[in-house]
Amino acid sequence: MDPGTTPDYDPQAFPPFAVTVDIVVMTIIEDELRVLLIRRAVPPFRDSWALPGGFVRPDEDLSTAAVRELAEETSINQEPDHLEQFGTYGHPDRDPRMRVVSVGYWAIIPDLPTPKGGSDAAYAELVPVAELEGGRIRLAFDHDRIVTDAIALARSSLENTTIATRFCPPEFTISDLRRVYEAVWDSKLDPGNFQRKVKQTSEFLQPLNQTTRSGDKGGRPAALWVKGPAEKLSPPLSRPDSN
Amino acid sequence: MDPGTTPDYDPQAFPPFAVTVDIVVMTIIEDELRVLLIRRAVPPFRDSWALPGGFVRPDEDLSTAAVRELAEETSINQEPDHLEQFGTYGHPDRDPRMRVVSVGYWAIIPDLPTPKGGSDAAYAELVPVAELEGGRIRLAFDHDRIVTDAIALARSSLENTTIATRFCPPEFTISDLRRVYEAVWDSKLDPGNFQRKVKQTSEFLQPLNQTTRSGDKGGRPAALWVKGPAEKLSPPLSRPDSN
DNA sequence: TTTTGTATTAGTCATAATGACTATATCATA
DNA sequence: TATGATATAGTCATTATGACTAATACAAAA
Repeated sequence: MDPGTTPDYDPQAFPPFAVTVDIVVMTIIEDELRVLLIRRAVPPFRDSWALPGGFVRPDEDLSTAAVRELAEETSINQEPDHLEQFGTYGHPDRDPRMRVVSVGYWAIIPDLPTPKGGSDAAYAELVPVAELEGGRIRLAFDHDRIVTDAIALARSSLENTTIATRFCPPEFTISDLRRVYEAVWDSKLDPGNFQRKVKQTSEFLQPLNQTTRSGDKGGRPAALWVKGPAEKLSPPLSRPDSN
Repeated sequence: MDPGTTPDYDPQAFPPFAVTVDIVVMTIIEDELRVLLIRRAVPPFRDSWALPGGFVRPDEDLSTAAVRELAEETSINQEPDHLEQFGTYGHPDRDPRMRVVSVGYWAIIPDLPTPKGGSDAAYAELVPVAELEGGRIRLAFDHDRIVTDAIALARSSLENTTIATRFCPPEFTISDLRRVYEAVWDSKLDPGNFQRKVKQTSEFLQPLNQTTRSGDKGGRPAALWVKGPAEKLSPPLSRPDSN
């Protein structure tokens, strides 16, 4: 930004923009990666699905606006475990009413309370990303593009960071973590190799010295772990096919 | 973005923001990574160094504004080889005069013509990033933070993508490419291992079947290469120490 | 109680990639 | 012709990986 570089420019005469935030909230339900969408109540794109979001207030930081809008529009009272800015969208025609620049945030919520739509939103729902990627659900404005970018970031982040733990509750098994990878990447991973990899990456996981009871279908009880301090994975946990 | 979700909201009554772009232009001169800065001619931060940038026009896309401002403020007539959005900065106090949201772009220029400052800018100069990281040069507004983020992105991108070729002229040697890595990462790389790595990554480089003459200090002539179609490096070219 | 099924966890093995290092090739220049 | 410099090829031990087998520990069925 650099208003004021030109000496004879009136700093008050800037072209006014609306600035908004849009939040792509991801969670995993039934081993499926899902995104939180709301049903629009007013034109344009009335009755279409759209991302939760809204205007940034005059004295509010961008990330603060994202947290606030999330709470207002979706009755999510818990703070997201992860909130990361990933892109800004400002094409002149992206909103038919006026010039709007929107900042996209990626949020992860480990175990989402049943969303019902807050005061602002008519209706909120967790939609499987497969519905969006298959083209069976189309979103308002340029939100398809925004979600596509967020999904790409999520898939890439799982390769290079330990962010996958944010999808899990505080205590989890290595198989829980593997199912996060499988849901986000939409591919199966070898359980043994996955276990070896996350264990040899120091600080990724910390042992709890407890085990779960067996699951519904039996099986050996699994050890419980908590997230470790490591943020980066190097070498990365490479995604099948993606080479 | 979602103005209009709330039924009784007046879509014209949005809080007005100024939207700007700031461009972090990187190039390598004398085996040093450098960033293009301009000297501010007016308050606030008069005579301080700042990033080139300016207001987005009412009917202009964000990336278009970045290219335009770059040309206007720095007399760079060539299009940058790479222009990538990397972050948006919107803290309420980041500009003392008004509420400004700025979108940061990372640009790479392989061989920069001598910058002199265009009509808008008093003075433009290519400053070594070591001067900024050492704290010997401080920038106006929150531009230190913006440059720091851009440098982090550049260092990370060299690990995982083939973007380093954008710092090179169309035809280059593997040692030229290695010196790009050494300049951006500020660390020495083994010439033999580097050569093996970039050669075995298919599509990274394409051979030209020509050689250069020896350099100033003699040495065996090097083969010439051009950038290949590959964009991603997997496995990555891992950075020393950074583990 | 024994068997079966299932998931977790450990281990094997061939292959690939890496870091550190040595050797050779090919030029300019002393 | 010798020397210095750089590019390029090759060696070798170590580590990481993918594919696979085996052992472990539970629930539930027989």
